[in-house]
Amino acid sequence: MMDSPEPSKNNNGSSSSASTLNNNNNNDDAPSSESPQVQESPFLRFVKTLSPIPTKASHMTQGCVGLSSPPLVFKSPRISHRETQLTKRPQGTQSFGGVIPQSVNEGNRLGEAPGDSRTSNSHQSLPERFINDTQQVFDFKNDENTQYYSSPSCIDKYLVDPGDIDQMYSADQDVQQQSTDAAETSLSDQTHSKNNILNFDRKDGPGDKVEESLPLSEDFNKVHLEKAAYGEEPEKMEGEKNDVEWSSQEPAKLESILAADGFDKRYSHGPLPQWMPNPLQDVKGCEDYNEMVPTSHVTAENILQDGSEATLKHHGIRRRCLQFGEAASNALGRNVKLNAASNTMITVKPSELVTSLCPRRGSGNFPSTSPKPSGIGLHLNSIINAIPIDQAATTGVRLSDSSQGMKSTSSIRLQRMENVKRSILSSNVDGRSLVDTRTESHEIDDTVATDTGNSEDLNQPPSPCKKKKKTSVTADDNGCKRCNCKKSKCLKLYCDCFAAGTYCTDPCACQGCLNRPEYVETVVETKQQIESRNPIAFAPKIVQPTTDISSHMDDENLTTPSSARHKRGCNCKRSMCLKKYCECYQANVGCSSGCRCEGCKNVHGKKEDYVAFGHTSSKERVSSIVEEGSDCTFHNKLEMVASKTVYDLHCLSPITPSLQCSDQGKEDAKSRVISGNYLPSPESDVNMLASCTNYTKSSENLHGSEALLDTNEMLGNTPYDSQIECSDAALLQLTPLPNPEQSGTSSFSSVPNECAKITHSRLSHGCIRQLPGGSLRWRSSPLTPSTRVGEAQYLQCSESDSKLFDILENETPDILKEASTPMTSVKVNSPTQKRVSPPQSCHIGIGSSSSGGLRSGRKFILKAVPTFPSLSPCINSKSNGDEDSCNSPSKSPLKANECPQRES
DNA sequence: GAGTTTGAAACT
DNA sequence: CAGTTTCAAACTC
Repeated sequence: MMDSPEPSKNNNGSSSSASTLNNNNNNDDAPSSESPQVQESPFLRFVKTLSPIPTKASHMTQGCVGLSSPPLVFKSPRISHRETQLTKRPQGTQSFGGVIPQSVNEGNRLGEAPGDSRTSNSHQSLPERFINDTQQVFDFKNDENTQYYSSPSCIDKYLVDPGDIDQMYSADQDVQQQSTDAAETSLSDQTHSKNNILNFDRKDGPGDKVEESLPLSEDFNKVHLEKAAYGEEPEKMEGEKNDVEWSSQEPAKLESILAADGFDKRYSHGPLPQWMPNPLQDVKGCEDYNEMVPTSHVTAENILQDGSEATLKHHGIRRRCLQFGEAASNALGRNVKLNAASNTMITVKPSELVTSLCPRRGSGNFPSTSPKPSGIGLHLNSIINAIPIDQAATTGVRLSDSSQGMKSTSSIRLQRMENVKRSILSSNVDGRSLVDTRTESHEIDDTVATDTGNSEDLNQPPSPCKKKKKTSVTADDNGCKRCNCKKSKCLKLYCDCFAAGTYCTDPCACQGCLNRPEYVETVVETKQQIESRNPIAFAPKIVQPTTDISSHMDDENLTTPSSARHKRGCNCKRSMCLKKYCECYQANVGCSSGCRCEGCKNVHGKKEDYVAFGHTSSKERVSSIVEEGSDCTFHNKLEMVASKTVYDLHCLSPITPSLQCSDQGKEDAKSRVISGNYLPSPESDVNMLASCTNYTKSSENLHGSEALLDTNEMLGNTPYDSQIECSDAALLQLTPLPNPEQSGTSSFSSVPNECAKITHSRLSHGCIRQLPGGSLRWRSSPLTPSTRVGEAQYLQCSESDSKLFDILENETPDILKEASTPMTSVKVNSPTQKRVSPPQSCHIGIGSSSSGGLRSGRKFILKAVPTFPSLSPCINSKSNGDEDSCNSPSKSPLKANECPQRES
């Protein structure tokens, strides 16, 4: 309910944003000089928006405004990494004024979009979005921002997506520019897609796919969401354009969803919705966004308009939602709302989006974005379904192909999309939804019917799984899985469907299945029981600590699960992680230190390599990314930023590293992780909140102790961003900061100041970054919000690079992720951790949290440099270069420590 | 399709 | 926390 109004607001905001957009457009045009980097335009827009927007952004905005000039600041709110991403680039560009070449994207966008207004709007919307988001974030920070962040999946997705999306957009734009036709088509596609989507939603709403799976715990919510998602999906199904668009859209959708979810759930207030709209407007830049948003809105609207349809749409999603418990929970609240009111536009949940996306992908036609497992937070199930790397690549191709005009672009987009999706979807998407959609079409109907009433109502409780015994294979052609449970009644994690938070569908060959909408209560209870035992049980198993996707999207794109990791890690002894027995392998992710596998030969990445290699690679990536600039996904950016920051820090001062060092209790990390995971997990939003609160607590603890991030899992598994955010939010809340918001604002406010202190900020950033884990902690711990901000500041201040700035925004999450990933060893972090008042707020600024922490009076633990010195390969991975130049041994040591630790 | 292998989940 | 059992998927034939 809350959301529904908000969305409208958002829409309204969009209008306002439109004005901003105009400005942005202008800005964009100017900066557009650098077509290659689309970002600038957005950035400029963003900046412009900021300046004007301030009013909007309550706390944050102000800070932002102040920052506006220092665009990045807002990033601090990471919240919207996506936003930030979108905004970031623009901001970065703006902040730097014409400096940033990122404008390329802008230029592309601006110039490209025949409907410049639209595109520009969309872009502009980004800034606005950003502002809004930031505002929202800040607003909610106190309460829900944390949550917002908390929802790891959402966050991650959001974060990831944005970057990717941005990139994609940029790429798309570029392509478009290259070929006006393509651009036109794209635009038209977008518009069409939007329209189509809307139409589809209305039309297809239920689509065949819908049925597939219902969210377990969140059944209702999920259902609703799913419905919405399905509505979208069908669209794709309907037309190739749609497909293409989808590819583009999906990311946007995902983002929107994520945003919606995160925002909705957390905020439910409306900021998100705004976001959504903005993105929609921005569509061009992010076609997906536009589409996504519109779609989401549409779906909601449609729903509103057509209750039945809406329901149907909602149904569509059902299957996914593992985490989605979160989504589900969120959805539940929201969905319920929808059901009740059917009003909430918001209802579209990220999970849904994801699901929808996935399904699309999964659905043959929508290869566009195959949800690759890589996605953070994905359940293995989803992952499994997720397209194999190879497939992913192919999918990208398909998409490109399918997307006629967009071809090359589309392919790129797709890839990026996929990457994003991975990250995003990972949590939510189940391959299933995609896969099953077709087969499940009929199921969908059933579910839809049920959904309409209520998820539960589903009058047609699908007969307990139709035993379509599809051989052993769990996955359908589409890649959707079906379970074949015989004894578990599909109420245990043995059941992929259940584990994924989805209902069993017809394709399932399960026996005595109780994982049906009919048995919602049972399902929910069971879920709760399981969660009581293991809160993370339904959390995505795969997390992307750092998805480099963006930067090297083309290269690795989906294929390389590089960053993604399995939370728990595998325990393979005979399969050598070369068979699907291995969850890591199954998810197309490399093994990490968290794995206890023996003789790991995981083609996606050996555990051993992971530790040593990953970091280095990340550095390299960073460098490359930096060079690449616009394209860098924010993960990459983050990495880069982190690496750079680290380097800078090292160079500038080894200071921060100590921060990282703070070994927050693993517990903290866990809690965080959990929060992230959990939050995302299927459980209700409440849970999310609770988790957030818990996290906050943990964060508090962290403050005290600066709990260390859990090394492996935290890093790899948990969606750092979300975690971090959560923690941050928590921190904010927990922290002395008068108000989280304040903290946020303060952070921002501080940010500007910090900007002045650029060097400091850098240092701090560097410190933060240095600590891959530490950085995370930073954020997670006290700094989180501020860190982001700080990062943004840093960027701004550093001016060094708008890119950096963007990256930073992106980074924060990435950093966190990275840090987290490697972090396992992080704990190791220098024993010499000392509590140090956070470096200047500025530094901390990086970690707004720090600033916040400072404000809060928190103490940051500084690790003794000595500890860092160890340059285990791990070290290299992340901080190498920086360290090298600078002494940042601290980092390296951490890494070194990290690496070993985990495995042990 | 049946049977075996495998590793996660669940249980003790 | 470790060990064992249960379970279902993955795999082989």
